[in-house]
Amino acid sequence: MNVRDDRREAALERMADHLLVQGLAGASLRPLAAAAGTSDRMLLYYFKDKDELLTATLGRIMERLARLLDGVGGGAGPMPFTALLLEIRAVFRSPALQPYMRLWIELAASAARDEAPHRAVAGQIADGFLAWTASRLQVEQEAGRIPLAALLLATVDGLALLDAVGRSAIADDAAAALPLRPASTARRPKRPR
Amino acid sequence: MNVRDDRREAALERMADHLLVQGLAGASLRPLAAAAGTSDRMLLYYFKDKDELLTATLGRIMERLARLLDGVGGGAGPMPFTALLLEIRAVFRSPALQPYMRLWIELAASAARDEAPHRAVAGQIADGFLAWTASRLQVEQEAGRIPLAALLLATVDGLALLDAVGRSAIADDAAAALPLRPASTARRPKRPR
DNA sequence: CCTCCTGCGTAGCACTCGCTACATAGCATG
DNA sequence: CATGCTATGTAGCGAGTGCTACGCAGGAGG
Repeated sequence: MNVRDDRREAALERMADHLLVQGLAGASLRPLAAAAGTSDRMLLYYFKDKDELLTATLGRIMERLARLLDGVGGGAGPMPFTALLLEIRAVFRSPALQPYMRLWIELAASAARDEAPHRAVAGQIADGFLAWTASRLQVEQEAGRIPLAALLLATVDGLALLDAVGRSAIADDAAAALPLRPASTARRPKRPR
Repeated sequence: MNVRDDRREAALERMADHLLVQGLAGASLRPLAAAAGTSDRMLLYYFKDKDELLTATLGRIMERLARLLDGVGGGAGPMPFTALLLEIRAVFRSPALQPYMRLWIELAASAARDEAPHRAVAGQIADGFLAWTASRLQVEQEAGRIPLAALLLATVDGLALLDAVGRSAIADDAAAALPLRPASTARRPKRPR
């Protein structure tokens, strides 16, 4: 009965592996089918569309990432801004998590242009990251938690982007300039123009 | 004699326009040729390769960006970290400069995977950004100029990435959390201040 | 006048893309 | 046994990809 669902499930796992290694460039039907040990014909039998297929596969990857992140800084409890940031950066530079970061950047680039499904998925990922970051962050006033987590997220992403273009040296410099603790946010100055 | 070079030059300009609008996805020969008012055949006559063509076009785009940035914060002299960051972010969100940011992210994503020519070009762009940022930054100790500029660059990129995935709200939150002035960098062991 | 190089158009190759039409083998149910 | 559904293979379409082969016009040099 669920012969079909079982096979679909198996294909999903293998395709997630494949996407993580090959990136969105390897996301055409025939290579994906080869990686899943089936044919493009069958993929479109399991999924109605390439879009549906891709969304499902990216969703699977998100689940994996969430599970992996659960193990990070788990015992340590909440950490202050800079310490948490450096830890996250270190984690995402490890071979196990690097593919996720690369895929995330690819997804962001593609989200900046087309509409579905990348934009939606990418947005969800950002939200997930933010929530996860906020939950690990040690903060003085609770009101500043989300903004501070957002800043942390942005900074991590920026560092990853510099890594991606082969300028880890710049990223390291940037990490060295991190404030030991982020000034309390208060209100922001108006910009000149 | 320069008939060829003139035409090549003209094609370069038109292709730069095209790339900025369409992104790397529009970077195949026939669309580029159409944008340049010629044929793919001719593009490969002007340039030996698609790689050479792309590198040249991206180079042209970099020159344009550099010229555009010269006009930014020109009269204002050096600015402190947060003010400069907010100004740069505002500038890159303007319609005129947004395409550059999007292309930059696309370039970074592609650089994270393939080798030439994107990786090389993307690296140069990062270096250029860093130098430009450093030149506008007002710092307390000269030694901290490069690291602080690097941090600013990373943060701007991170904010842009969040914008790209349609999470400008998160980016705005992050901007609100920026320290009014960045703690002096020093070394990182204990907590000063 | 004849030849040769420059500039360029036409056609095409061999490939990949997402997707579909068609056929079929096996099994379940009437 | 007949019917019909499930699962899957084969083949192909129409569009796009980078790139090349070939040939033709026209002007420059002999």
